[in-house]
Amino acid sequence: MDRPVVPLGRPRTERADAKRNRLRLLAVVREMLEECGAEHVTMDALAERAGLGKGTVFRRFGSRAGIFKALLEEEARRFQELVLSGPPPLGPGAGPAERLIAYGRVRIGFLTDNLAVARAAMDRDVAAPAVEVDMTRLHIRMLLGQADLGVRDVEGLALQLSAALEGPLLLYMASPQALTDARDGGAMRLADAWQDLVERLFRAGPEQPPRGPE
Amino acid sequence: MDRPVVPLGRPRTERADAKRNRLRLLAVVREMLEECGAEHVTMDALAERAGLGKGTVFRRFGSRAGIFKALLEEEARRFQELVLSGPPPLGPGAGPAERLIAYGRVRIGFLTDNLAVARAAMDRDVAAPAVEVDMTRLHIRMLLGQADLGVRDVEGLALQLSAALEGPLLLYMASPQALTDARDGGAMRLADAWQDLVERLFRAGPEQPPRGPE
DNA sequence: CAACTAAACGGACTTTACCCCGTTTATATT
DNA sequence: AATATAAACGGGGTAAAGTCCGTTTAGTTG
Repeated sequence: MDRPVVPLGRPRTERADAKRNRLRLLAVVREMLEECGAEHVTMDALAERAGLGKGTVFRRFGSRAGIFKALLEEEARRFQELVLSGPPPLGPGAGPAERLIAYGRVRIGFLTDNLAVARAAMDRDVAAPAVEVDMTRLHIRMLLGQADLGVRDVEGLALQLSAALEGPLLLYMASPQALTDARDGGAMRLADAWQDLVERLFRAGPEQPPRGPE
Repeated sequence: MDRPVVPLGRPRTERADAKRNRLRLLAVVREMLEECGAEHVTMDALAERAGLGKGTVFRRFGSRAGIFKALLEEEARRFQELVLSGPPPLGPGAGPAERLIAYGRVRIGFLTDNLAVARAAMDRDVAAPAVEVDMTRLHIRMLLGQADLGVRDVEGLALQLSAALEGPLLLYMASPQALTDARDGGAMRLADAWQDLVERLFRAGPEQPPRGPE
């Protein structure tokens, strides 16, 4: 009678065939991604090429966007490991300011490197960034806690900062030309702007930096 | 021989029937928008209810998102008039700082008021914000020019500021819960954050505020 | 007013994401 | 090993966006 206490939620163990098919689908989608672009990956073709039914594909990933989200999350797991236990300045060992700057820099690099996949992951499901923003917010909050700035509302400040990082990044992903300087065609230096923001925040000391929510 | 010098671009004059149908479609879509939500407006239903063919709908607006974009632009025209010649602090008459703050506040209000339509306008065409961002950037640049801060790179600063305004706003529209405080469920005060940013910029004086692109 | 032309129109057709549900299968239990 | 069952599977079906191209029509010119 050692039933799990929690009856809700999906089954804890993934069936062997389900796992095999999930990995197979991810592998095939990566193949197709290289051959043609993300926009030419259709679910029919994916299913056929993986030797599976369409129904299986959707049961696994819920939607077309879901597949690309899964692809992205695989990468994101690696990123998160680096953040939590990799070498400084991204990982532990550096000061909070350096780690904040490094976090933004690497996250921006990560998403711009995977621009096509990230865009496909948003398709028809613009709510996608929610979970990623939350990851960013939690990490920022942790670092702010360590920094011990004299800020009353750490939670609120973390939210502000994550919006300042993820917002322009989302805008850039949505339409890179929107953040392109008309004069020289150079893309805005998101990472530099982020670094500057963090440095000013830490320089300012215990007054009131980016205002927290009321 | 008074041919227009520019042979490119679409014909300058809209045919009478085309105009009639365009207005009719916009009216019908507004109706349907109230009855059911934006997500239940289908192009087939729209065409039928307007007594027109589907081809006509797409010829006019290019895509489903295009219709909602047109709807939004109609409102945006009114907004722009207020900006250019309305009463202060949004319109001329107030100082650059007040006008910048007012601009952000009203733009945020405008988009959150029309959240459903704005989301529909992004569907399948996340590049939508590009044109709006450009409007924001130009206006900010104009006000910065008047302010005569001691900034070397006004163009770059304007780009940074428009990203700081439009980025988080886009993020909020994409997934409001991403910018929601987990403790009290209150949405982040975008407008307050914007006001704070502008005030700090003007307080800082002629040193180096939000860094411009290299 | 008649001929002409470029634009607008209509609606069948195609494509593709996503749903449904009868069938199969992995896994736990005895 | 036999049984039970919850999960996974398959692929035909549906809905809705977007395309194509033959037909109609507004506006222009002589």
